Amino acid sequence: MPRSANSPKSGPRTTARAAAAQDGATEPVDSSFLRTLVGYNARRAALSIIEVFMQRMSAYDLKVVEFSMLSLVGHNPGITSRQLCATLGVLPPNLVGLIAALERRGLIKRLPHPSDGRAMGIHLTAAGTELMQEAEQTVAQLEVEATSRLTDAERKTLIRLLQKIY
Amino acid sequence: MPRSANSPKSGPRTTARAAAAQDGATEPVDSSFLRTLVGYNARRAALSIIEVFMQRMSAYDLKVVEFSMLSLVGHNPGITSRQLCATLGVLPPNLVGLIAALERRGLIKRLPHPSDGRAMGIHLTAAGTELMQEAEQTVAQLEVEATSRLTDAERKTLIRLLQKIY
DNA sequence: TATTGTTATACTCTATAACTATA
DNA sequence: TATAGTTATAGAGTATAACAATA
Repeated sequence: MPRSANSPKSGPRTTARAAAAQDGATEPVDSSFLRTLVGYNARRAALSIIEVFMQRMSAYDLKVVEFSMLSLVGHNPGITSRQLCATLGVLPPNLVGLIAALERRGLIKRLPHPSDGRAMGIHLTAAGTELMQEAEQTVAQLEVEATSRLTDAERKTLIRLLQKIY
Repeated sequence: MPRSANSPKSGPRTTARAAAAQDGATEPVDSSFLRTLVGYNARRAALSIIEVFMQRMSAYDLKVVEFSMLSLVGHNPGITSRQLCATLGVLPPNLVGLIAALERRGLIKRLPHPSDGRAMGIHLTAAGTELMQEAEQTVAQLEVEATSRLTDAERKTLIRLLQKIY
């Protein structure tokens, strides 16, 4: 049975992908060309951080995209599915199940949209608010650890340069 | 029928993911918390560049991972599957089909490993070498365009900081 | 006519178990 | 016993078409 990123309270554990990348105590490989590419380095760095992210969020039984959804709902009460899709780059049919799961868990609730009868406004429940207060603190702490080899100034510079790209 | 990332000569076209992220000419969304996270920004930047990457590589009928494989084989003649897996973070069972496809297209060939009877050394064919000379030039050009809002110094700094993370 | 949210569905990517041949 | 490569397969992620309700 494959490891579920959602299994609650499963302690820190490396992903199979990371394992595949680490076993290689074999011959060194020249990846100098790939390392000259911003895209390659950005992807490697993102995967490295997201791996830790998944480990820590498993304590809350949250996938990365679920954390992002809850964070956006928390900071944008009444946000619609359509806006979540646009912000997260998720297609509408694929968001349906994610929203349903969070609603079943009692973390979000959907209310009729005040001005658009087609849409539903999404809000955090009290339980969702409580969960996210802890989860966002955990994530902020995780960020510090994941970028511990950077100074504060470097970290700010890095974020500024990344945002200039997208 | 879904769009194949491999359909040759398909011209530049936006991905559905990017489309989902752009339609939103609607209400602005506050994503200030997510934007403080290195992981979030690195993922967004990587996706932004990889989208252009996919468009350009479709001219060579190459997926991102296939380009990476060919580049590594080109710079490491005789590299084994195991080494490719470790360097790219791909699990062995998932590499089998990728190697078979590139071999069928006559871009790589596999020769018995000189010192390990279990392994096969992977090499570029003449056709593979020719293709990669063009493809790597295209990628280098693409990188310049994708990071056109960065100065040369910023680009170097960005790569250095990203590599400090992973 | 266009948009929100939805169902159904298909393709791709990623992961695990288990096998073989060789070390 | 361990490792390289492979097969089969399951699960997660991502994509398109088409529909009902509302704008």
